[in-house]
This record gives sequence, C-alpha cells and structure tokens, in this order.
Amino acid sequence: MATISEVAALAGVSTATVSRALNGKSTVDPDLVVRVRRAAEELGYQPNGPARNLRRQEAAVVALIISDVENPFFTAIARGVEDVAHEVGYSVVLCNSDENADKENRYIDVAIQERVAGVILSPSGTTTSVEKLSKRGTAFVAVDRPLPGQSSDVVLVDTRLAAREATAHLIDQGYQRIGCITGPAGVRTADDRLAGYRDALKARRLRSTTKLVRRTEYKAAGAHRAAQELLDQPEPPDALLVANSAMAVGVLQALQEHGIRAGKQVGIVAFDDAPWAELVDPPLTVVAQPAYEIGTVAARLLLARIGGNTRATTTTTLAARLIERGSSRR
Amino acid sequence: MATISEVAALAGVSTATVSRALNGKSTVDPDLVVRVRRAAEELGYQPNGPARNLRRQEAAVVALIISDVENPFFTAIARGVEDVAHEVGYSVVLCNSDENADKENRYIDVAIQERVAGVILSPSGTTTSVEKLSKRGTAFVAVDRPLPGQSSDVVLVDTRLAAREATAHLIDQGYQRIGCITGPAGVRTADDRLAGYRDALKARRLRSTTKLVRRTEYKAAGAHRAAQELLDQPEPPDALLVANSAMAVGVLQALQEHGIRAGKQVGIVAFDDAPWAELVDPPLTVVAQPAYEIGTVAARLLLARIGGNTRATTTTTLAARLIERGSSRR
DNA sequence: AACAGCTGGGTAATCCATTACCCGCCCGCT
DNA sequence: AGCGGGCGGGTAATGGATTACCCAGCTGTT
Repeated sequence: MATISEVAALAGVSTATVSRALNGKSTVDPDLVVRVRRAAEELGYQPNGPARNLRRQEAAVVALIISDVENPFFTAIARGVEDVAHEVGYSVVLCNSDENADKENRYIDVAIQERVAGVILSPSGTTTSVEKLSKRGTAFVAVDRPLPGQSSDVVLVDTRLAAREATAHLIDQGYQRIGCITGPAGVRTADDRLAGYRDALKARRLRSTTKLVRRTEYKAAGAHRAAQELLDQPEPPDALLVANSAMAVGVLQALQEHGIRAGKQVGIVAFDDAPWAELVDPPLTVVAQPAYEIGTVAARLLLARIGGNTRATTTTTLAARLIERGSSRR
Repeated sequence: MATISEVAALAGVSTATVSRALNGKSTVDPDLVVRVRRAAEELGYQPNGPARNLRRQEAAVVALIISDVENPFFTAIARGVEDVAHEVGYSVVLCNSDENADKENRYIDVAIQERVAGVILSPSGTTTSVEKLSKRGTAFVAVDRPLPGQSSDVVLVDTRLAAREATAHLIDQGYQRIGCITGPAGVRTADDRLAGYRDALKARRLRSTTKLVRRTEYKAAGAHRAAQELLDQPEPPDALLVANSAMAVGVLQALQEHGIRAGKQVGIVAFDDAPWAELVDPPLTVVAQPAYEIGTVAARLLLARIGGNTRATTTTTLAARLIERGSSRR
C-alpha cells in the first residue's frame, strides 16, 4: 500500500505538497497538481484513513444507530440520512442496536472511539448514555424518540396525535370496544401511541380498560400472542389500534386463525404504511409516518451541529397521516 | 478527551503498561491492572480508535456492502453477519450501494481507506472493482452473487435450481402459459432465476417465449409495470414466477387492478418468504431463501480469512425451499 | 556466592497524513 | 538599487496507541 511519501518521491515534491494538491488546498502550482495526481494514480494511492482521522481528530462519518434493521420504518430513515450525508461527502455507517440498551451503548462507545463526526440514534430506552457524547462534544440527534433527560436536537412524529386520530376514526366508524396493542413500556413511541388512544376514548366518553390493552415487543410474535389473548376474552375487542407494521402482521395472523375478517368484524388500524398494506384483504388502514423525511431532517440538523452551529436545541415534530382503507370499515 | 498518557500519569505507570493492562496483554501485575482500570474509569478514558488503527494497520470492523437496505433479504443477511462478528469483537458497518456500481466502488474505497479488516458484499454488477481489495490484501467474501472474474469465497443460494423447481411446481399444478418477471440482465441472481425457469419449461417440453418474460429493477414499481404489460397481452400468462418479494408486491397490485385472483386464475410463486406472505389472499407461495444463514456463513468465512487462513477459495451453495401456499393452486 | 535465565515494566520508535512555521524568490515601488 | 510584501513550497512537529527492545531485579542452580 503506497504512502504519501512514495507519492511525493515519485512526483518529485514534498509530502506537504502532495497533501495540499490532493486535498485541493490553497494555491499549488497547477503543473504540480497534475504531476501529483498522476503519481498518485500510478501508485494506486489511497490515503490512510486512520492517519488522517488521527490528525484531523475527526472522521467524515456519521453513525446511525437504529433499533431494528429489519423494520422498514428505520431503513427508510436510513435512506433519508444517507441521501443528505452523501451530498456533503460524509459516509454513513448503520448500527443495529436491536432495542437493546447494551448494544446501543456499545455502539456509542465505538462511535466515540472511532471519532465519528456525529451520531443519529433512536434511543431504545431510558438508559441510553449519550452523556458520553455530549461530554466529548460529539454532535448527536435523536430520531423517533426523545432522549430521556438530555437536551438535544430531536426529530419526532406527533405520534400521540396520530394515535388519537386513528382511534377517533375507529370510533367514527362505529366500533365500540377498541383495543390497543403497543410496544414495551418505557419506549416513548409505544407510550405515546397508548396515550393518544386513551385521549380519543376519553374525548368520546368511552371507558378505557386495561383489559383491552396489551404491550409487547415491537415484533410480530409478541403482537400475535397479544391479539390471541385479546380475542379469546369473554368480551373481545371489536377493533384494534396496532403500533407498527411488524405487529400488524402478527395481529392479522391471529385474526385469520380465529376466522375473523378484518374490517367487518374487527376494525384494524396499524402504524406504518408497509408496501403490502394494500394487498391484504381488506386493505389495511394505516398511519403513514414520514420516515424518509425524518432521516433527511435529522441529517441536516446533525450536519449543522457538526458545522459548529451552537443554537439552542430544537425539536422538530412531523405529522403522520391516516390512510383509510378497508380494514377499518364495517 | 483523556489520552493514554493521562491515564498513565494518574495510575503512576508508563503508557506501555496502561496499553498492556487494558488490552489484557501477557503478564501485568494484577495490582497494576486494577490501578490502571481505576484510573481509566475515573478519567472516562476511551482509546483513540484512529491512533490504534493507525498503529495496528487494521480496524476491528467489517464492512457489509449490500445492494438494498430496504430489502428484507439483505437485512436478514446483515443480522447473520452481525451476530457472528459481534461474538469475536468485530463491529459491522452497513453500507447501502443501491444496486449502483458507483456507490459500491465508493464504499469499497472507503473500506480500504479506513483499513477495515474485511468486506462482505453483494456485487451489484459486472464492474465491481474488488481488485483493489485483493491488491491490498483485504479479505472479502461475496454473498448472493459471485464476483465476475475474481476468485473469492462466495456464499450463494442455488437459485437456478430453486427457480426450476418453482416453475416445475407451477406446471404440476396445471398452469400452461407460465411467465417470469426477473431482475436486470447482468445481475446474476436475476439471470439464474430466468435460466432455472427456462430449464423447467424445457424439461417439460413447454415452449419458452420472450413474450412471457420481463426484466426490470428488483423493485415493486418495475414489476408492477411488467405485470401489467404481460396481463394486457392478447395471450396473457396464467402463472408467474416473480424474482423477489418487493416485485411480488407490484405484481399482486397489478393483479388486483385487473380484478384477477391469484391462484385460481393466475398462479404466482415469488422468491423470498416475506412476513406478510401468509396474509394475502390467497397466501403467497414462495421460495424461501436462507438469508440469515448466508450471513453467518459469510461472516465465518471472512473471519477465517482475516485470521490469515490461506486455503483455496470456496463456494458455498445453500438450498432454497419452496413453500407451497394458495397462490399456486387452482 | 556467583551467574544464568526469566519476568515485569519502562523508553522510545513507529504508523501516516496534516499543517504550523519558515525560507527563498520574485515583483513592484520608491 | 534597495527593500517590503506576497506566494509557492519545504521541514518538521503533531496526533495517540502499540510494541520492539532493553534493563533491573529476583529465583534457582551449582
């Protein structure tokens, strides 16, 4: 692997000039730039990243720590972040924390050790230790969920309002015993969706009972079990608000197993507009979240901070959109 | 940010001892180890990754370059790679090449610059330039698709055979004008699936016509257009082999728009067992690929190479499994 | 008692790109 | 002609962890 001094030797200049030429710095004689380029080309020179980062005290990399690579909501965020970051020459590395605070903290440590320029993360829980980041002065932005106790830029969806509207929609459609299957306690989006659900019930003077509420992992399996339990009760729900698309899979499965048809018998609204939502029968009513936009907004905020912007931290709240389809129509 | 010499000063030892103690090296007096640990703790010491990597000439990171973060097939591979890599202390960074040779090559350059220990990639096309990797001696493994012209470890699925079996299954079910919607020419899996489809037709002495074959991007939109074209023909197909699950979404949509029911009227088999495959009506017959296993196998091969193993390159071919459901039954 | 051998730990070289600092040269002005 | 200013480009310091090499001191053997 060629080093900068070999390039310098071949081009007949000093390493300083090579560095300046290749980085397009100030004023280097155009002839020299050409000679340096040619020499670098010939040797297949690739600058040594660690050396550069060591010197610069920062890598042109942003880390994106998400809680589930297999969840399309998060991969859409990733795409948004990537598109913006690439424009300005930053690379994005994706880390999968699996909703696991340990893994998440490990990745934060790695991010610090590797001296990435910034971190975007969807904090899995209450024990996320971003103080390390702020202590070191590494820029970071939270997405989807706020950071407990920390002030930072945050990009959120008004998920409580969305849940409220979705639930109100179910009430409007004439459903009366509406249940809710949401994520684990302590995960902010899960709590908010539940709160929004309760808001709607209260506003319409429907009584809210824990018998119709279940909390599980944000996965199909947990939701499947939860739906079965709810449906096996003496007084089962006649509609369900489901907190994400993976869970929706589990719920729809449970309905099938019970020989229940969505819509007519049990109304369903799920968060996240999955590509397959229109394919099931009846098509699934969903709360579409602007995931890609979350990513782009978060990336821009992060880049501004990296650029040294020191304005007060901001909270950006994006709206979700209810897409009514057959699964919430009798 | 504390450095190793500050830790050394606080612990009253040399930097060499700090390094040895924290890396669990050879024999350091247990008392000193404790003192060093305590000092590091107190200062919140995080080793400087770039400095370490510069010295070691390698980072404990493997790069995984996949062609579509939003495709569950690839994210499942990612999970497999992660699980294995983490066990031995390697971090995984995910890079999304978007089936774009430029982006892919850029990520390969980044991987080289950052001196990652190894690379796993699903080569998007014929112009993938891994010579840079082999020239530098960086270990790499190809997944899902072989590397054109290069010898390397490869982990594949026997996708041609799977396509053949899936097509044969459709023939057995009594479908007669079977079509195929596959990915772009030059993408090996797309070519193989088409070849397997043709194998099956030939074996059963059915004539194969290009009128029933369409190639598009591996995405829903392309497949949607393709399916519309096929169905609008004077002699439309009565069954379709679809090359991945994103495409299946487009195809099923087109069927809906044509008021055609899968199974009874047009048999469908799609690659990749998506979580929603059982939810559509009728449930979707699929070719399930062992994506997670591809990831684990590839990671183990890569780690062996990183460990200096110089055995000849291997090709691992895993079997796919046809899961018969309603969409291929009349 | 003297010496070989081993072990724990310190000193300083090393990895490579970037950049502060400095020098020499040329131009233009007085 | 002499001097100041500006510019191109070289020398060497710098960043921080790892590790080759070496030394001091202790153990055990004869």
